[in-house]
Amino acid sequence: MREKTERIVREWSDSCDAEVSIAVLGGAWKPSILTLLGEHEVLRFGELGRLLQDPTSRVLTRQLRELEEDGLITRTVYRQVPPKVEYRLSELGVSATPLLGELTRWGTQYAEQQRSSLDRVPSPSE
Amino acid sequence: MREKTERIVREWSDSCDAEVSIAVLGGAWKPSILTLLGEHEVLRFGELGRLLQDPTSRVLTRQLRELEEDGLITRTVYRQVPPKVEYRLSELGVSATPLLGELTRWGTQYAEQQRSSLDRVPSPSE
DNA sequence: CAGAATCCATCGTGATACTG
DNA sequence: CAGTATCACGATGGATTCTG
Repeated sequence: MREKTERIVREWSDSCDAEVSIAVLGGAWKPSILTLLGEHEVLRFGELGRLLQDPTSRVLTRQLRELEEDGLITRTVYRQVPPKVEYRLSELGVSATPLLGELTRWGTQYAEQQRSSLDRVPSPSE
Repeated sequence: MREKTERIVREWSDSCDAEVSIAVLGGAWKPSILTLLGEHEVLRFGELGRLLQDPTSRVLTRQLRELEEDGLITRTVYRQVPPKVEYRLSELGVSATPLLGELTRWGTQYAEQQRSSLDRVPSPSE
């Protein structure tokens, strides 16, 4: 577990564990990464980068490491030249896919509703 | 909508709308606030503060304003002395309660599993 | 009571350049 | 190919003080 995740797991042990989920799943690219790994089973670092439309490698690396630390994905290194690293969902990661689906569903519904509001009221307060 | 939320709604319109959900629900106290409002129907500013174990009023105010901007809660001001402000879930807020439930369920399960791992391995790498 | 104003430390994201 | 190192910057959370 990441330090941040562990802190939240420890401190908020009582009510609102939703914070835990958000701490683990929240972060640029993370939902997309998990969704892609759910669809493709296994992806290499470069493949992920292309599918995500090129986040900087530093950022992608960080997101992947955090997901690994939190136990959602596994990282397999093939010691060869050029290097090859494969990522896939762990059991824990698989267990999160229904939740990701719900997040996506509600987010989509929310976005559509808000977009239609934007259309009806182009400039909010004039 | 908040500017941040709107940006995400616009830019990520295609895949991963899970980011939208996280943008709206994520943030210190927000899941707790929504859960409490779901349970109590209506709460005043001070009541929320006490139930949340006293975040600073500045932070609580910000979280509430953001939730209001994003359309999840409503704010009712009674112009009287001393002032009285009531918060409750909007329809959109109510629509998010099942999702919050899922977030809480997965978070709880995750936290329990990680805690038991912590017990089995007190110091991770020695 | 329900905040607003000010200030500050930290974090997350990203750009850029370099490497085994 | 799959990173690491360094730097910069805005956003976020919070402490403190003040107010209609």
